[in-house]
Amino acid sequence: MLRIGKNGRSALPQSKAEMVEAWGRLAQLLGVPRSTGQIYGLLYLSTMPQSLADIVIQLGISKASASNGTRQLAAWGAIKQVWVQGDRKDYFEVVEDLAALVGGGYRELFKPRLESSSQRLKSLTDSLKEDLESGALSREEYRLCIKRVNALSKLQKRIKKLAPLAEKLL
Amino acid sequence: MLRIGKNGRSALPQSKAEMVEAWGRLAQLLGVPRSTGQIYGLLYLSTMPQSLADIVIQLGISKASASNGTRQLAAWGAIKQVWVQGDRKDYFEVVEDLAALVGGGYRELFKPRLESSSQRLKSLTDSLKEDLESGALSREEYRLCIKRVNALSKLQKRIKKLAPLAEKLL
DNA sequence: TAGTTTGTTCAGTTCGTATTGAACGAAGTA
DNA sequence: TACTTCGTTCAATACGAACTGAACAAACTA
Repeated sequence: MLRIGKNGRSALPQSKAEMVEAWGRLAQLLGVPRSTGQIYGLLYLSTMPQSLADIVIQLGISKASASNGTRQLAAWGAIKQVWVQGDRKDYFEVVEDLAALVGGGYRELFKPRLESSSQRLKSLTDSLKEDLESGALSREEYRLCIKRVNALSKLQKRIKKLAPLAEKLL
Repeated sequence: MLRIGKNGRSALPQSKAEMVEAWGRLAQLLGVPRSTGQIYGLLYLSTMPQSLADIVIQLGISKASASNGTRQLAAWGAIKQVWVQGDRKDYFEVVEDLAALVGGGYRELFKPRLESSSQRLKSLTDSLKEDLESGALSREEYRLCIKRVNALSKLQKRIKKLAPLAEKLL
């Protein structure tokens, strides 16, 4: 049973409101929709599974946002659907294991970028050769550029090694 | 001496164009203005220090963006000003040490967020107590919420430990 | 002094994207 | 069949932040 405040939005307890805001901010920081983060924040402090409608009311967001957000979070393994027997609604609850969230975020957000960066660096050395042959770069410039690109490759490889380690430690 | 293409923008060599785009994307990903990243990308493959005007021409951005971007990058220690004698212009070049860039980004972007998250978690436990006393949360709900907030605190502490380590390894 | 050349600041615009309302489909109920 | 109840999809809007042009300040030049 939810207490409903003025303007149709639910009146969240202080703590839940703070959690919702914090996760909303974090989501934005990571480049995912704020509403998606808010949903996770809400579910994180919810003892009972919440339906789409529950989420819509408590957060004051649209059904569309709630639908997209829950789907995205479920795809990352951060939340899961639970079925309440005799009820057609979808209910959602947080996946207790925080490692699932970290791992999901890593796989879905960071890993793909790391991969594509490898390709870019490869393509870059090719372009440098072409620029040298076409005369766009002097031999001297070329040497410096190659040196710097190599430094980037090295950094990139270190990150690639560190990432799975970090994922395991968290 | 720069070759100038149609529409007044400079015609960058392929390799520089790719580098500019790559850093532009990365910047966006990290939540900093694209143009700021582009500036770094341009300087990263420039053998000679570049003036504000040089940057404006080669990237086709406004003087304002270039001014803000260079200032930000310099504050992070990613680029530095070099003075060319007999010339009033500011010239910029990349700081060769990539660790400076990583360290700067860590200090300026990540560390502050980590700090504020500590405060938020603290405030959150207070709010939970209040919600319990005000009856907004049952004792049962309260127990679960505290448990989950503690899990978050633990994760946050691990990140805090890992961050400086990672910074050193990169 | 008046006139350049440079970098910064600021108010207004532009642009990307999160969000929304409404239409739709699917799956149930009577 | 006609009528709910849910969830998704899609075109349009709203919102924020990056970007810009123009006004400005500072430092030099003649």
